[in-house]
Amino acid sequence: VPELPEVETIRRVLSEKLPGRRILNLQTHHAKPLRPQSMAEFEKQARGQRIVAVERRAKYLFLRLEHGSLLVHLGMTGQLFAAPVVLRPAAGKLSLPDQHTHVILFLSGGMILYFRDIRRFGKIRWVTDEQMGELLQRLGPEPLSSKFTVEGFRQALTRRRTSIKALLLNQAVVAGIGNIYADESLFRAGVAPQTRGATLTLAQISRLHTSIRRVLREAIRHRGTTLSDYFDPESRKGGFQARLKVYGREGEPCQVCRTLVRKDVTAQRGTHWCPACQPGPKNKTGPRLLNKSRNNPA
DNA sequence: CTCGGCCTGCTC
DNA sequence: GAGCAGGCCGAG
Repeated sequence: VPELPEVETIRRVLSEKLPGRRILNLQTHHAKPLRPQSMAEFEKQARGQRIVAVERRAKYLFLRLEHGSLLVHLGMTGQLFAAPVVLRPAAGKLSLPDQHTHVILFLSGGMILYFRDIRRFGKIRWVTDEQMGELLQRLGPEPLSSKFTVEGFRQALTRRRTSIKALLLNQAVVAGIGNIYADESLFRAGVAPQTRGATLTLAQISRLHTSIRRVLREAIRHRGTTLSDYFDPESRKGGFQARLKVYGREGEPCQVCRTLVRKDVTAQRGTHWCPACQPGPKNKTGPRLLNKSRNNPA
């Protein structure tokens, strides 16, 4: 589920609620999300510690503790819910905990934090600062930071034979983009998803760089995209789904040129795009324009 | 680099 | 019942 905008939304909510609270007690109900750490080790390391800050890098969340951090990755269906003890059974429509709630943290000040993950692709475990550093080191630049430059992006794409879609999903190229925002960025930049990295022009790379940043910022402003499973820690939905231009819109007319939005598979992922607005190697035809906003489908 | 696997639940 | 889903990792 959650890509950078959703994880950032979660971070912002949690950073209002968690810092300063102590993990008074905790329960682990399923071993898989903790692996390779054991349930006992996780509980031992986290119990009694105070939460200092909540940070994000790419799609990873960190609850920084006095010693080390709780590393959280939400995978496809992971969720974090924070609820006051009194309201416990009424955290949204869910009655928590349920059979998909794998970790529960009982915090000081009468708050409970739940980690829930239906498909169990997500992770939560305690890491040292050193382990955290190693993990983060393998990630490419944060797209919304000044470390993400057109020049650096260009260098990461040259000589690459794979599709730009695969490269955008590669967290070492740029960190935090997932399937939704890859498709939306490519549409807004007017670049076909199948285009090989090495064949992109500087103009295309530059447009993509801008589109990525614009889309992510706009999605954060709208608190992320809720297609089905994504809710923030207060059980609120995101609002960006209404602003998606191609993702999930296969068969609908393109909002720019009325060509039907197509869905196929690129980089082993469902890929949504407008063949007219995103001319590629196979279709050199440009978009059939309704108005004159050629360079700016967004 | 591409593919299958990891999981459950929902839609066709 | 098959196929698909917002992610990632390891095998070949």
